[in-house]
Amino acid sequence: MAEDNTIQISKSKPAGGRRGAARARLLAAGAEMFANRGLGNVNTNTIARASGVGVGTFYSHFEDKFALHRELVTTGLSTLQENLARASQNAKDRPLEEQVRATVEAFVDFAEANPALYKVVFAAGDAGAGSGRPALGLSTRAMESRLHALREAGHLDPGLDVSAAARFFYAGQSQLLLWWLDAPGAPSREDLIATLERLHPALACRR
Amino acid sequence: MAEDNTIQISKSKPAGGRRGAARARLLAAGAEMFANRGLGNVNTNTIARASGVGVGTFYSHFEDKFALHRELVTTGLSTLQENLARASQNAKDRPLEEQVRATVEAFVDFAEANPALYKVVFAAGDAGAGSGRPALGLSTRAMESRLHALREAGHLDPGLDVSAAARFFYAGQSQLLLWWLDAPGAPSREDLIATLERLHPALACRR
Amino acid sequence: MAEDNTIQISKSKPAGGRRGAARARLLAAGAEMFANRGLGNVNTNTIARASGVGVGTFYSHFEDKFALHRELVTTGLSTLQENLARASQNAKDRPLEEQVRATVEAFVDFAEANPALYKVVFAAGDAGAGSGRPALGLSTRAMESRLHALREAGHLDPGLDVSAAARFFYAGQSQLLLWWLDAPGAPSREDLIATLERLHPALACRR
Amino acid sequence: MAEDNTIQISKSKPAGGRRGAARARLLAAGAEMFANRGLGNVNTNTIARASGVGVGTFYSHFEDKFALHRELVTTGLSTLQENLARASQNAKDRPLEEQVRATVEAFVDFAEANPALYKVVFAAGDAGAGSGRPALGLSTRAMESRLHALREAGHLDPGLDVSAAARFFYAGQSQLLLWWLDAPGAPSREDLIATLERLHPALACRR
DNA sequence: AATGAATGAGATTTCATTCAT
DNA sequence: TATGAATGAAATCTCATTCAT
Repeated sequence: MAEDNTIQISKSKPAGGRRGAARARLLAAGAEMFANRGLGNVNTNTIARASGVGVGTFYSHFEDKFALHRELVTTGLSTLQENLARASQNAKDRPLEEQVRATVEAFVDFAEANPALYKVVFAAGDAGAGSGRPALGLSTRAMESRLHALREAGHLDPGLDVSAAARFFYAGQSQLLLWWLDAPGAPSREDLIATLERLHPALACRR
Repeated sequence: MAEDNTIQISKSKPAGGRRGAARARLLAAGAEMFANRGLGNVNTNTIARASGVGVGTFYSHFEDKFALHRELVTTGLSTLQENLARASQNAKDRPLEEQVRATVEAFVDFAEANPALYKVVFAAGDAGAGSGRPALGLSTRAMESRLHALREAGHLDPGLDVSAAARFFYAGQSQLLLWWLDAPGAPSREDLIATLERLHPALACRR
Repeated sequence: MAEDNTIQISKSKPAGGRRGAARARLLAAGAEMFANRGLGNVNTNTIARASGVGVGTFYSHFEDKFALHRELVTTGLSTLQENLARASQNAKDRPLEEQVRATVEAFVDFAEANPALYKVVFAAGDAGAGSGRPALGLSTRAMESRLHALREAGHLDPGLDVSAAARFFYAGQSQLLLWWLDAPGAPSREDLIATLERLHPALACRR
Repeated sequence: MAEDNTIQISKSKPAGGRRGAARARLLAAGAEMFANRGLGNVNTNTIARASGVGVGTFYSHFEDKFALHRELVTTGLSTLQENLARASQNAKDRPLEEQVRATVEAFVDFAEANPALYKVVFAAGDAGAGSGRPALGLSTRAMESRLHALREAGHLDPGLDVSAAARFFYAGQSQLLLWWLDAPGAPSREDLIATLERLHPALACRR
């Protein structure tokens, strides 16, 4: 079901010799450290040391730690977005339940395939509401249009605000997985997916 | 509907003379600044100045900025928790739909009554997944037991994992409100509440 | 042998009502804290609290912590000086050995009678060589003149520099006692006195 | 008589390129300032500026000013200890008087060769009697065993406590030199040495 | 007179960033 | 190009001292 989920953190520069390797190591170390300690508790020198390169090398690859962080988030987000789109596309002729399940599974796959990157992407970070840096997030576009289509077809409860429902679901899903990744006695993957599927707005019962 | 929602940030020490006033000003300024800029982009000097007190005064009230932040989160969380409990209690003899609506309304009321404090409480902060500070959060206890009760009564879809569903809903609801508080063209309060109500796990349709 | 050795830290103001009591408490607490932590690791607020008075009260009695410290050192030193003079005077008609023993005993008595004050007086403190505050110390005047008298009488080794010998003895004696006050398995008081007596310059053998 | 007395403050890291140089400058400036003003009246910024390096550089070499101070004391003490041991060794076949003179000379040589370091080592510092930092000091081990040997041979006054006598002498000697280094009209080096020699416990007359 | 909250100057310490090697 | 020592701006924090109550 889950296709190949190995995530290449950076797709842009497909690794030259040493230079590419250093960059990859920086991204990997950064993901690990941001995931464990949070953006504010990690510093460039530490990332460099953990990557086995000099501080100067860090700066030859990234403008600062925020650039590295942004790269991780952007890459993670677009990979995830693509995975969701692909899953959706593959299931587009199957019944609604299965379409929903396919995207939920793609989401869970992504989180399991690279937990560190997942945490970096979804730990809301220090970007307080208006910290300048615009909080990147999963686009709700695709889901909104799906819900709109259902509404047109009369299959969606008219009391639902499409935009709010989409945001609600993505937020709930991503935070739930954040908990799940670290929770020891958490539900099984199967139960988790079943729960998310049932709570998906597209399957909310009409009233 | 919404009872008195004025939130006293600190209930513990109900403001003695000057000392209590200074503390209250620090908490208020802290809430405002953390909400707007995030924990990592605020410093003690700035909070002190914004509160109209000296730096030293800051430190005579709080160990450091994290202590002030923690106090805000703790207070906010427990106030919210109480409000939810009260709403639940008041509605306990009405139909399920109305019970759900009551708690959702209490939640929204809280967010509207003091948006800054709300943002501080629910902006995930810099506490990377495992940064020591254990990502305080709303207790899902109450909601889980409500769902359990419904399950016993055969009114809950058996495919739902109670614990996951509760977390999912609280996460979705709190993040959605975070967006809603700042979004210009967002749905009306009524639509927002209607949507959250319909997506509440207790009302998920049985299948 | 040892007469009454209770030391009144401050002789100047013989305690009025509350005011005198507060002053006495400040001096006592200061002695204790300076002795245990050193001048640089004690602050006025702490002394005040330990004395059971307000910070403001501290400043109504002493200009700053150095003034309190100075008062302790001055008082301790002059009390000691007097004790030595009295012991010397009382023994002035006895043989040299007994005269020496009498002053050594007076010295040890002083240290034992109020160890905290003793430590404050003789812990060289933070007054690095040229820290402004002139390192107060025991006057060697009396001892120097005694040694001079011995020399005149031909009873002192001519190779001894009187001034250096006096300083040497007082330094050795005071530091040795500092160690002795805290050393668990240290020599008995008797052995200590016997040793100091034998090492006194006045009894150095002529060569 | 005095061999080469140039003291390298730090023997451990014999100065790599820039890094070693900065470290050496910090140690030298630190010694000078601690000697003149005392540990409590010197701050890291000042040491850095006096060394011609940035504040940050200070902290990249030493944890704090106490670490720099500790390094000075430790190095000074062990250098002195070695000098004393060497002097003792070289004189071991000569008469007792000459052995004593040799170690006294080594001690004085050390003080004269680097007065600043000497003052740092022997200025009792701010370490109040029990301030945690265990007041490093010259080991009396060597001297105690020499005195023990003399006692076995019946050449030492049995009334002397060996341990007390050793401490007494080192304390007296070191404090006397502290005074001598700065005293303008002090005795000549020769007289000083002669005096210390005569007051050495090993030469105390038997009674 | 006594109190202790408030103050802010100054010391400590961190860390992003530069730049000589 | 890679390195890591050096840097200093900026943040944290302490504590002697003041002053309204």
